[in-house]
Amino acid sequence: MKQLTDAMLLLTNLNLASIKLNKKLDRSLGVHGISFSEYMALHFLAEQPSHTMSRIALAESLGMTASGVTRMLNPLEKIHLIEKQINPRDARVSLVQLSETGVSLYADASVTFKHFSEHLLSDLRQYQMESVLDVLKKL
Amino acid sequence: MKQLTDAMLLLTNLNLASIKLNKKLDRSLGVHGISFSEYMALHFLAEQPSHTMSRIALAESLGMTASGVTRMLNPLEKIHLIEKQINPRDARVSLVQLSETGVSLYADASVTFKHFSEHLLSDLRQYQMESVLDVLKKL
DNA sequence: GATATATACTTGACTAGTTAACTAATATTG
DNA sequence: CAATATTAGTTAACTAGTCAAGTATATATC
Repeated sequence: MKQLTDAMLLLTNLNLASIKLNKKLDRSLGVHGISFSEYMALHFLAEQPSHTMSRIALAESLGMTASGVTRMLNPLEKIHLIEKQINPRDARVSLVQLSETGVSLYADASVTFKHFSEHLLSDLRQYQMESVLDVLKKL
Repeated sequence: MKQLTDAMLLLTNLNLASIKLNKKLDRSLGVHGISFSEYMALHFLAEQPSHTMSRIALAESLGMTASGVTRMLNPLEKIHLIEKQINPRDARVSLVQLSETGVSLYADASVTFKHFSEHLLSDLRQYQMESVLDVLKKL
């Protein structure tokens, strides 16, 4: 099995690309004091009308375990990007809410992320974009 | 910045896809006793005519640091999938060679990986495959 | 309504990686 | 050819996550 099939090649290249991308994004977002995965957490919170999610829902969105989310959020709470809220309907859930500081840092970081991604993918055709998004959904 | 541009969306989706893919591949290759990143290391070694690389070259191929490679290879050496070779031309380099056991385990794991990837990407058009590979190279 | 089961976390122990500091060997340069 | 700089690799200390076990609350069942 010296040469990989196209499908195998796609997955190995995707893996390598993602490793490198993550490092670049961590460096790029570093000026805002957050990592890329922290940015993603802020993003999913910002998407909600209430800027609020349960930890379980956030874990699901991020593709991580509840445990990982607990550990990731602790420092974000310490620097006041998020706040803990109780759920009056269910005392088990600990709601996470983006703070005002969090909203504003997310906006700033998003500008950086926008420039980064547009610079990286500047010469991409619309149909390529669609192909890729399509394929990524299968994984 | 509530909605992301296409380029931002592509990168965030790529990140999430890669997280999930890695977990699935780790589970899938687990029956051979290796993780996906260990599989990738075996793959780059198997690609060489001599089945041999320096640790630095392997690190570069894997998108990891030399330190990460040192740590990854220790257990692989303990279970005799790889062997240390000296480089007579340069005593600094510690060559890594796929053992016979390593070659055979790599072949077995490749069958699993092939089935996995073809199952996942079965209904993919050739042009989509090409688009994706093209985009991944930019990252 | 008591009991059993399921859900939403949190924590301890672990794994896979990183960075920074170090050693040893090679290559360059005055 | 001695001094300096570069390269290959390892290691200690750290970070970001995992899994398994535990706690507290909520839901379902008898």
